Amino acid sequence: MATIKDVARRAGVAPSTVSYVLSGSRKISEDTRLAVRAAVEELGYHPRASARTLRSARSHVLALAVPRVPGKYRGADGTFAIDISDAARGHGYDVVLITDLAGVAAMRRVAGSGMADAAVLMAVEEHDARAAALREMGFPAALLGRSEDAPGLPWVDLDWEASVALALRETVTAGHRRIVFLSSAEHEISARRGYALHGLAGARLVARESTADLRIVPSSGEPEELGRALREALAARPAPTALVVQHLILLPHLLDVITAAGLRVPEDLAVVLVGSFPDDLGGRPLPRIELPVTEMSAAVVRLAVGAVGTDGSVPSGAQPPHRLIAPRMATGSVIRPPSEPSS
Amino acid sequence: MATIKDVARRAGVAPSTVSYVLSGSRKISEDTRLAVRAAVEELGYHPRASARTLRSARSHVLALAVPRVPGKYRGADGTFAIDISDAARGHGYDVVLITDLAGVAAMRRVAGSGMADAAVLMAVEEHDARAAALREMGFPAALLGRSEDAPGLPWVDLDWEASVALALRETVTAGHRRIVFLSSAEHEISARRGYALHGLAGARLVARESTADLRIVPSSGEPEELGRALREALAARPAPTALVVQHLILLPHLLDVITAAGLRVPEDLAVVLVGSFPDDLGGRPLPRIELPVTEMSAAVVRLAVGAVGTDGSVPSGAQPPHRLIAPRMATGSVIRPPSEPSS
DNA sequence: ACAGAATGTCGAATCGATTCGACGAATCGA
DNA sequence: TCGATTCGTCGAATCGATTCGACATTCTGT
Repeated sequence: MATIKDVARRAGVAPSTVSYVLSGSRKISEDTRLAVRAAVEELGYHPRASARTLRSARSHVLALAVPRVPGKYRGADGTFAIDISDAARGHGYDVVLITDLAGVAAMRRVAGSGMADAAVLMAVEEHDARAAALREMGFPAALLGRSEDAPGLPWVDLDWEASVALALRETVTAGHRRIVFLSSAEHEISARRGYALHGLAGARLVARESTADLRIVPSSGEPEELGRALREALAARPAPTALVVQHLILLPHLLDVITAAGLRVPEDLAVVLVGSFPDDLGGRPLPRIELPVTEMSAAVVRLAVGAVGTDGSVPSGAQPPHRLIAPRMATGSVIRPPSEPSS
Repeated sequence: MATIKDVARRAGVAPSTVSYVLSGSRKISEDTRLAVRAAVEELGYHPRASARTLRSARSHVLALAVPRVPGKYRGADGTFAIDISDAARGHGYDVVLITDLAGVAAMRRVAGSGMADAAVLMAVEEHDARAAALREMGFPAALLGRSEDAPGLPWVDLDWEASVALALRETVTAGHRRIVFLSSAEHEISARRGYALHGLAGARLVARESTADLRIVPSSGEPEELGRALREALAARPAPTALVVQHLILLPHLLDVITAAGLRVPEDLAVVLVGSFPDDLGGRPLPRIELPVTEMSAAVVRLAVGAVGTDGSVPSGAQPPHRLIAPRMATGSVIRPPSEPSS
């Protein structure tokens, strides 16, 4: 494996000169530059990451803390991980996965060992011990999702309140008058997950401002329980004509229940998804508010990279940098009006 | 940030002694050991990963090359990534994500920079340029999936031939006489993806040995095309009573087509999945051959870690270490017999 | 009591790249 | 032509942990 010394010897210059050619941080004559570049090429030289990191105190690595609900796995998480890695590469960073169930200990290890320059936390909860630990250690971090418990840390989030509100308003605009909103799972609400709370707030907002009959159903994480709740909501008379869903984990099961109830989608019941992404249903074209994974990933990486070299905090009282992303209906989303006039 | 010198000073010993206490590679007296441990504790000392790596030429990092079919994303991939990371931590390794679309260049970067000790390649294809490049560079690697193109590299794979054969045999045993097998997508077969080819071989095997009427339908990657093929297969008379599916990406769409054809699952049509995992359908209990993600991840990590420090190859002619995992039906899988006697 | 072995700790070299101050040569103005 | 710049390159220190050989001590057996 070639080192900078080998390159220097081959090019007939000092190692420091090679370094300057590669970093461009000092003026080097054209001749020397070419000789060095040729030597680099011939030897297939790559700087050793560890030596570079040791000297410069920059690893050019981001630690990505992946959410771990034991036994559960959200399909979107993998997509986020990939998009975050892509975005990081665009800034010259690599991404190391942190999957330890003991989140705080893992954060300490990351910060202490200097294996990463900053952390990105996915699926942040309200009382997020990891975020708190990072803050306390002064380690740079950016959050995917808001944490009211870690003020001072930069964050990115979809505007879930606006998302649910938009989905409901569009549904009303399409002519629906009796609408069921299936919120996030109850345990997510009681855990005070940001997306669950803000989504609920959006639904309440529309319930107040609109004349349509909007029923909010908190959904369970259990398939049977969810089915029961949905059956009950659909059995109301006059029957609801539209269903807006923020709870996506059990979506296939949900559609089964609808089918079993003898309803066709979208002829008998319009279904609108909030925070979905294209592959969720094998390409089945349901109208939806997209989860802008790529945009969120790019934003959170930008914040994390921007925090590198700082102590990760912000003058108390000041707002940390953040990005609240406005919702958009996915292209091609059309909400079918109710079959029979509903008034 | 505390260094080994700070610890040494605080404990009143030399830095080397601290190192020996931490690594346990030399005998140290009880008194000294305790003093050092106390100093480590008080200072919250963590060894700097870069310094350790520079000196020892071991990064304790595995590079995980994630499959990138532009625009597509398989839900299982994220689960693999997490399980691989967990398994790696069990061996004292971290995992860095390599998501670059230009796979070979990324492998060169990984090998050249010494940022990882070994690579794990997911979704290996027959002519896998990444695997070939790693072999050529003598960089240790392990493959998830077989590559006939990279002999000498250790690999792990589910025995897809046995998996499909098992699913079909169980279906026959349950009493079905007219069975449709939906293979992997045609483009996967023509790309000579291992799982596609081996699955097909398993189907052909059962077709030869069994008296049941088995129809093999190569499935498209396009929802419409897939729907057409399935509709046609189901329209055969006498009608098939069971469907065995290896192609899982468009599964929800598939079930839609079945429902649209007026068939109920499993009353009218038994559906058996091959290479699925529990969350694929939001908990809908279909009989299936599980994709043993955790087992495969543990195995591939073991192989990768075992290859660290070697030149990644094997005496030519000799078999590289590998693991072909036998299929199992998921617990609770029951294949419903056909409603009307089929003979 | 003393040679020799065993035990525990230390000092120094090393891994490979970065970066600062210094130094020789070329260039400039008067 | 000479002193002052400017330009390009070099040498050496440095980042922090590991590890080898050496050096005191203490222990063992006679």
